[in-house]
Amino acid sequence: MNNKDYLKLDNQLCFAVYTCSKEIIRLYRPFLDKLGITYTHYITLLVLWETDPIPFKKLCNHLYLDSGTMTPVLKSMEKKGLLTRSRMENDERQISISLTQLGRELKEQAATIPLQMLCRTQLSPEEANTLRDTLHRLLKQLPQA
Amino acid sequence: MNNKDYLKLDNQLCFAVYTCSKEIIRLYRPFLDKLGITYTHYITLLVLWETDPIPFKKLCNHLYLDSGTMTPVLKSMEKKGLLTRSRMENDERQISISLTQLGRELKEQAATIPLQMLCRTQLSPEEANTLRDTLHRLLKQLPQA
DNA sequence: TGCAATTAAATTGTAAACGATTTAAAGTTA
DNA sequence: TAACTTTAAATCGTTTACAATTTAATTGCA
Repeated sequence: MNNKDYLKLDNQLCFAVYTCSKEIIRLYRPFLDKLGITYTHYITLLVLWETDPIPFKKLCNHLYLDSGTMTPVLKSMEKKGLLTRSRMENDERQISISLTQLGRELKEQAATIPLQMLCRTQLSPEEANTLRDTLHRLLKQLPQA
Repeated sequence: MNNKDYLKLDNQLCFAVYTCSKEIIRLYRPFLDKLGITYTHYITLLVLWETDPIPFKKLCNHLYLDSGTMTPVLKSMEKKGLLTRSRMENDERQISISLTQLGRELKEQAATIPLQMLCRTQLSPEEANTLRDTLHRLLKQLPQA
């Protein structure tokens, strides 16, 4: 690559990732609107559908989001009746997040979303898996600090 | 893939893209802090360093950002003295964006960022290019609506 | 035990990000 | 030419996102 091309927008890996992220999340909207939730709510529920209850900090780590982001998100989800937040008995600093019945029931309605979204990416399941694995590998090898 | 695995967080392509995007942008911070700009300012400058002046709408299209996002971004960059915004003579609805001398000069200071960032991804140039091209292809084939 | 250090979540301030609406200019047509 | 439509950017409201700080609980240790 020519030296002067390094600053071209279309050569930036980050911009490609960043734009794909936003555009894919935009495609979730019609599906998530039906459930009355946002993408952030959705990924929060994905974690909780796997692990319920879960400590606040663990949830944040899974989602790569910090307390400044998650505290208001979880409060709004609590307000919607999707989950409850409670202090842990053995350590009053920690918060435990649990799904409500409503939060658990949403899982059924969400069950068809992943395949419909895969369809919208126009990728074969194999291509999607390969790309996802590449990104996971990249994520792992990024410097933490 | 087992049917019940579709809703697992780690199987979601979107979440992998979304998380990579945020983590890579976080790695830009030390570099951009030195220039006193944000990542959004940076990609705006990347476009302007290639095309100057440029119509507002064209800039938005390049960046996949809408007027609601870009109007305040460009106003803040104007305030910093990086660019100027002016109505077009032949069509008073349109805004033309031009770099200032300061905005042009930043390009030199930014010249080393892309290679330093590539280094931080721990990817070979070939791997990075392949991944970027895959994402561009995906972006192109996503439904517009 | 008592106090410093650490840890966890909340809070604060700033900057995106985007859908929906508004305002104003330009184009279209009856 | 006047009314309607379209287009462009700005504005508004809501939700993320994160760095930095604060508050409160716990842990370590002198």
